[in-house]
Amino acid sequence: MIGKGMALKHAPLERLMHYHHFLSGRAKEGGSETVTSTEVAELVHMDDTLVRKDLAAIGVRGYPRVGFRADDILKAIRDVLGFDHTFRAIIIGAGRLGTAMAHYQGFTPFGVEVLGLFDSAPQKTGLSVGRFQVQPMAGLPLFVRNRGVEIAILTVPATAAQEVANVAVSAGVKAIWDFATTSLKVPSGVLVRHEHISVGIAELSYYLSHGQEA
Amino acid sequence: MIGKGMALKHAPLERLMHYHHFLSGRAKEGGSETVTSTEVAELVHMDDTLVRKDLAAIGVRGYPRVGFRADDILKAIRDVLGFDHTFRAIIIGAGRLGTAMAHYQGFTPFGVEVLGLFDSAPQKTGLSVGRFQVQPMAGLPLFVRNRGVEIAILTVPATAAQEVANVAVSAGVKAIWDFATTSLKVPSGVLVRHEHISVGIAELSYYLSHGQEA
DNA sequence: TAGATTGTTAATCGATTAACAATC
DNA sequence: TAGATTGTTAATCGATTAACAATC
Repeated sequence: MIGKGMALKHAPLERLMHYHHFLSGRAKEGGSETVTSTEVAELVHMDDTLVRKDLAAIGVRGYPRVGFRADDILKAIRDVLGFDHTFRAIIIGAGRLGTAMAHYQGFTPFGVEVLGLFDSAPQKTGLSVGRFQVQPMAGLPLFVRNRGVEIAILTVPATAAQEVANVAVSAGVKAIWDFATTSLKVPSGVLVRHEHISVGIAELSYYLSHGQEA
Repeated sequence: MIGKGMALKHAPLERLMHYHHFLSGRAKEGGSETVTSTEVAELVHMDDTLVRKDLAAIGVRGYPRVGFRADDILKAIRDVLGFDHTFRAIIIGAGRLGTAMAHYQGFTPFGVEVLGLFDSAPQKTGLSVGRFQVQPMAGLPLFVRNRGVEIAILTVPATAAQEVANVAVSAGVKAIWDFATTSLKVPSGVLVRHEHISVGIAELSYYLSHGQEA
């Protein structure tokens, strides 16, 4: 059972997302309303006991001889991960990646709502990017406070990342999603999630160097 | 010691990248030529024994009372991960994300060289994107074979991902770096690395829902 | 009921940490 | 030499898997 302060680690969290992805796909296709742990396990290439453990951990109960209701699983995952809350976000950095993010439609199903796009370059202020107009950094603190922004998505160059993060944090942002290749220093209580593209490169490169015979 | 078929798991690989990142940063700043395992450990918030284990595993030897030569570590990591080979890649999907990728400068230090950009939309053929001209999918198989392309970077919509992956694989690509939210089916022997943005969202959302008191 | 599947306890496995001898 | 740091063996910890009783 998940208590308030309970810490779901990265790996189980990733598994839950995996279950969620497959089950919501299945639901769309009008599959059966119940699944067994074995079915889920096969879907995601895992042991069925681990599936049951994960589901037990988030409070889903199954029915012997029947399995689990797919809806129960989806609901429990959405509850635990907070997808039915709405969290407000801003994107900082209106470069190519920031622009791609500003157009991305995939946040809303997970309850993340992007409210604004900021950039430090004066010549970008006012430009239209998707449904946003680029705002200057000077307006950020007020915007964050007034709109209750909790997440800053950083798509700035590595050299600017720390400075921008500082501004965002002192404005009251609670989590930073960093796409730059740096390590940010933030006060405790602020989450930094690093999207380290270089780890992806490393994995590909390592596999191509050694892994192919495996 | 790392043998030919040795399988470095995801976690150690991520740690090696972490060491690499810090040590190459340190080198640029003209820091000391040696580091102790304790220093590295502090840098990346880990136990010093684990650092020594990781380094031993990739064949780096240290000097009692002195530490490790930073260069030795960097070289060993680059060797093991294959950064000094050159792997040829193409980007498939010239949308906003593909465009951002096409402009990205960060691949070369890790030995990944992007050679071309492809898109299935006829009206995009010939467009200039950074140093590339968008090529039609029809030309992909020949291009992959002639240029020895090993990596396909997929920045296409989820609905197109499987089909595009099939084309790339049958053309001879050995690894797929997938930025779409799907699960690809590929023949064994082909690596798929998924860059699942939704796991990032999940982590942020989970933390904002529960984690803050921790 | 018999049988399939859950839920849970016990066993295993692997990864991390602690302890300490070897080394320079 | 004394002392700092490596390298490695042993202990611990946590996560995964196996076994099986409980349930419908």
